[in-house]
Amino acid sequence: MPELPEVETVVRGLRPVLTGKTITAVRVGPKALRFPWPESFADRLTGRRVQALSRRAKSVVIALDDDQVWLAHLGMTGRFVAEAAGGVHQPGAFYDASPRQPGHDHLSLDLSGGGRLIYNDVRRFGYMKLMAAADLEAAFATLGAEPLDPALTPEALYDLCHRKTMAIKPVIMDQRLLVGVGNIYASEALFLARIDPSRSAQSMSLADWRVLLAAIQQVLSQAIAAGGSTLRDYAQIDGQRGGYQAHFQVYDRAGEPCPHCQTPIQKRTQTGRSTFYCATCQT
DNA sequence: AGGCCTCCCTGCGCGC
DNA sequence: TGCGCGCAGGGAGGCC
Repeated sequence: MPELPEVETVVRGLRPVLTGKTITAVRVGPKALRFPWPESFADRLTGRRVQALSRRAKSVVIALDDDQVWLAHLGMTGRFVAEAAGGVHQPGAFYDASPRQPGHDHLSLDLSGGGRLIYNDVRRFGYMKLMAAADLEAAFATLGAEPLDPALTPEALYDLCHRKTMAIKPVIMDQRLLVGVGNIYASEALFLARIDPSRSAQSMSLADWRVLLAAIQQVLSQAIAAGGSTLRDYAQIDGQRGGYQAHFQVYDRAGEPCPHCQTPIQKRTQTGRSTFYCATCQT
């Protein structure tokens, strides 16, 4: 599920819950996530104080007080659920407000002050890593640019991509080139930029990249401001769900009229993922 | 090497 | 109603 805006929303929500807290107890469930749990995961977290939280690509990065870094990737269905002392749900932090299924809780942390943090993941495509802070750079070495980094230029993306025959949509979802853009925001950004998702990356001029990067940045920024997108069960919510799904122009809107020209939105498959677009507006 | 496909896992909605 | 199929926001590995 979570793309950059959702992970950013999670990090911002977790920050006040975790920062400065000591992890007093850790319970790890019997099932592995995408990868086996890190060696001695519970022991290595227990007693640690959380110093800071940040995001890199679609990963949550949690810095601990012993120069270890806990890295959490939420996969498709991973979610953190925070409970304040007394079991009251801590609102406002999470992109997926559908009722959590406790049978899919895989990790529970007790925090100083009486709070609790739970990791829940139905499909178990998420994963956790625990490493020395010094190894973080190497762990992220294959990741591409952060789309909201002010230092990122259209020229850099043009240079990386202007020989690629692959279609532009899978290119902007390739985390080795540009991070954080997933299936929803790729379709939305290409619609905003009026670029056909099937165009080859090598057909993109520098001017096209200027338009597309600006569109990606606009879509991601607005989605962060809305608290991300919440797709499932968002009718029965606690009022803290993400709100960007209401702004989707094309995603999951096949057959509905294009907001610009009224032509029905098309759906097609690219590299195994659904793409939504307007065949009239996007060229 | 680049690019595409399959698979990991569970749940849900749809059509028959 | 019940069942089987396809599909779901990610990404690694393998194949051509």
